[in-house]
Amino acid sequence: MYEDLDPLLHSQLRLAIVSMLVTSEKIEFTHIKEETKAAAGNISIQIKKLQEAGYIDVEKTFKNNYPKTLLSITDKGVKAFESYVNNLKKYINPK
Amino acid sequence: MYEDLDPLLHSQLRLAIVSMLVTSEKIEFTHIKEETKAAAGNISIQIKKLQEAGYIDVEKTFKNNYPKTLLSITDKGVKAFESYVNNLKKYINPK
DNA sequence: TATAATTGGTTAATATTATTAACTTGTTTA
DNA sequence: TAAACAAGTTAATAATATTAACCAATTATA
Repeated sequence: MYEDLDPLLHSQLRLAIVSMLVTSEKIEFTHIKEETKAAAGNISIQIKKLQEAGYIDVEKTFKNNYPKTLLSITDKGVKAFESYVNNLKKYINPK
Repeated sequence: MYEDLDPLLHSQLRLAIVSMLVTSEKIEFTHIKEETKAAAGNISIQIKKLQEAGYIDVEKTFKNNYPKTLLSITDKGVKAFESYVNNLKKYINPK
C-alpha cells in the first residue's frame, strides 16, 4: 500500500529541481537559485546527487565570460519522477 | 511558487501515519506497524514528534491485558495535512 | 513453576541527510 | 590595482531518521 518513496526525490530542494526540469529542455543553475531561493551550495550538492543517480545531465559552458551550468533531465529521471508521483499519491489521496 | 513543505509532514513515515489518520477515527500503534512495515522504535519517535506538534492525539489504554496506543488526528493536523498537500501539488504537477 | 518467548512499546546511540559557511576562480567596476 | 561581484564547489556542521538495545508486563512451554 504505502510504497517506498525514492529518497532522492523525496527532498524538497531536489524535488523542486526535478519538477522544474520535467517541463523544460534546459535550465540554468542561476534560474534554479532564483526560483527556489535556496543557497547556491545547497543547490550544487543536490545537483551532484541527481547527476550521480543519472537523473539529470549537467553541461558546463560560458555566458558573457561567466561560467554557466545547464541542467536537463534524463529518461531515467523522468521515469523516477513519474514513479515517485504515483507512489506519493497514495499518501496524499488517502483512504 | 515552490512553497516550503512542512518538514514534519515531509517524511515518509510521518506522512504515512498522518495519511492513515485523516480517514479514520482512531488507529492502533500496531496497525500502523503492520501497514507501514516500519520498526516500532521509528514509529514511536515519529508519533512523539507529531504529538509534540499538536498534529495528533495519543491515548494509552489496554486491550487483553496488553498496552494499546490509540492515535487520532487533531484539527490542526488535518489543516497541516491539507496545506502540505496543496503545496506539494505544485511540485508534482509542474509547469 | 521457572524460564523462555512474545507483546507493545521507549530511549539512547548511530547513521544518514540537508544546510550553511567558508573558499575558489575568474570578471568587472571604481 | 584593489574591492566587489558572478557562479559555483567543498568542508564542516546541524538536523533527521533509523536502528539496536532495552524495559515492563504477559503468555506459552518444559
